[in-house]
Amino acid sequence: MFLESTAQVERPYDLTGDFLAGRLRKHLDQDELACVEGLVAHERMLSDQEVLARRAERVDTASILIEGLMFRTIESGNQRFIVGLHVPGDFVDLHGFALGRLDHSIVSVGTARVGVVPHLGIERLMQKRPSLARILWFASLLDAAIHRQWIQMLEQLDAPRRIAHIYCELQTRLELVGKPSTRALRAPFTQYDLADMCGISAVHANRAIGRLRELGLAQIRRGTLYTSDWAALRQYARFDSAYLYADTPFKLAEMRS
Amino acid sequence: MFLESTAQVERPYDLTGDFLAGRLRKHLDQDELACVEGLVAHERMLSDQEVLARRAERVDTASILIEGLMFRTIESGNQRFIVGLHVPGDFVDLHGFALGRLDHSIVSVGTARVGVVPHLGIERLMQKRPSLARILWFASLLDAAIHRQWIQMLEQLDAPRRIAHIYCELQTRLELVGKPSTRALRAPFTQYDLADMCGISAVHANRAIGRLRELGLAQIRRGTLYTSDWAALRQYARFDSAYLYADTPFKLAEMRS
DNA sequence: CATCCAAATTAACATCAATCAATAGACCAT
DNA sequence: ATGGTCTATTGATTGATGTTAATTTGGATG
Repeated sequence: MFLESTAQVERPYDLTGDFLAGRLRKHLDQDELACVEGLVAHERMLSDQEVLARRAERVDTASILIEGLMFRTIESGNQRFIVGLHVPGDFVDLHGFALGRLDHSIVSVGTARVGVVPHLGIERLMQKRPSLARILWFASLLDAAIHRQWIQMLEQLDAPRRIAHIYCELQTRLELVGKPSTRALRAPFTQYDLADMCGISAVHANRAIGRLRELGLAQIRRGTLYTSDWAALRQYARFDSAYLYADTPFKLAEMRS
Repeated sequence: MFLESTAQVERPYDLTGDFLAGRLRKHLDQDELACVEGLVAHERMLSDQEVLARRAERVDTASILIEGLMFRTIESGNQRFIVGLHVPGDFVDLHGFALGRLDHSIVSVGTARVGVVPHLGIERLMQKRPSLARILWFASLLDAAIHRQWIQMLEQLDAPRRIAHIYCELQTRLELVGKPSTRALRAPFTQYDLADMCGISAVHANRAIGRLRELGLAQIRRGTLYTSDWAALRQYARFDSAYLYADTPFKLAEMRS
């Protein structure tokens, strides 16, 4: 069985050393990369479930996730809804810069480390280097594409497939920022977290996880998913990574000319 | 009863005369507005259900919706999923400019009119006026915020509330581009369209519509919603327009300085 | 080791929604 | 008007999911 080996995957993903701008960094030249990294005023550690920025709050800094995972959440009544998930390299609250306030909260899942970027610094750098504005725009467009896929997932898939889809997306996004593909995927979600991402009850999330186990597709235990066959899991979840634009050079080269 | 008067609302919304840049136009000065309007190479009429741009297609023009409504759709298997809705003034396929190809299709709902904008023109104008890049970025961020609200709607609401929410959002977005608030809202959706937006079956959409009628909240017939009490409908759908950032000046003034 | 607590699991029952099938209504082309 | 087609409506049945409650498990702590 592939269940025995838990220990070797407990290391959180991080982009330290080459850590900023995530997906986009391969499209930045040395100078641009230095500029973006220079924006970070300081780093901040977050413990589990810590709120980095709260919905409706006016903000004057943005943050880049460096290590760990974060949720975008909306509270309504006494319920919490998770509307997005972020991996290292993602700008987690960039919309606060342009829109002035947040339409949702940003919360850590497990411990996380972020780079704090004052809006003023972004502002200055955008004046100096207009190409940076495009980079930020691309990042926002990618977020939107991921949101659309979540919408389709919620419209199309039943509970077990939604859960499978979330893990497939996470795995792929982590690969895109350097995580090697392994049979185990560490992601410190509780079943309540999964339920809130899928729009189902926690009890049903539990049943859905049981279903994935039953089908031999994946085992999810204590914050880690184990699978011996990612391809089968992706097929089951009808996961197609096209929406992540992994192959796309974002026209940066042409644009810069 | 408020049901008798169908005829007076059949006029489609349009922004002709002051037609471009939609939500953002109030934040543009005369010169900028002229620049954006100057981007439109020509107009194009679309009949019902016409595909303006197809998923996975490489594109070299973008389009601004001038009159009518459009869907963002994803086909999967032989099913169609609607992941977004657009009103006049919206850039419907702007992401194609930056990302090179589309992750979904753009389809008219009823007849529509769009302004076609060559990517090359956007490119040139962005070089000349960096402030335009921000305007396009803001538009993308608004789209993302709307996507997130759809995600929450799908996670939180049952079928009748989802349908109510969609109409509330549509009404509010149309108000933001100049439509007066009336008891009747013309929107040429079939019950299949509503089903595909809500992630439910057409039969169930029909029952959900029946439920809204039963509750005295709204009547939906032949492409028009009638309600005598928008506030009640909004409350039922738990609709809160904050995510549309109607009050937000987008920091354009400060940024331009 | 004993205790505690959050998370996970299971069962029973109620509700929501999908599917299949049949019918009725509206609109269109001839 | 006639027939055809798309849309809307309704009923019956099955499956998916929510709710509540009780129980178990695993990990943390003293």
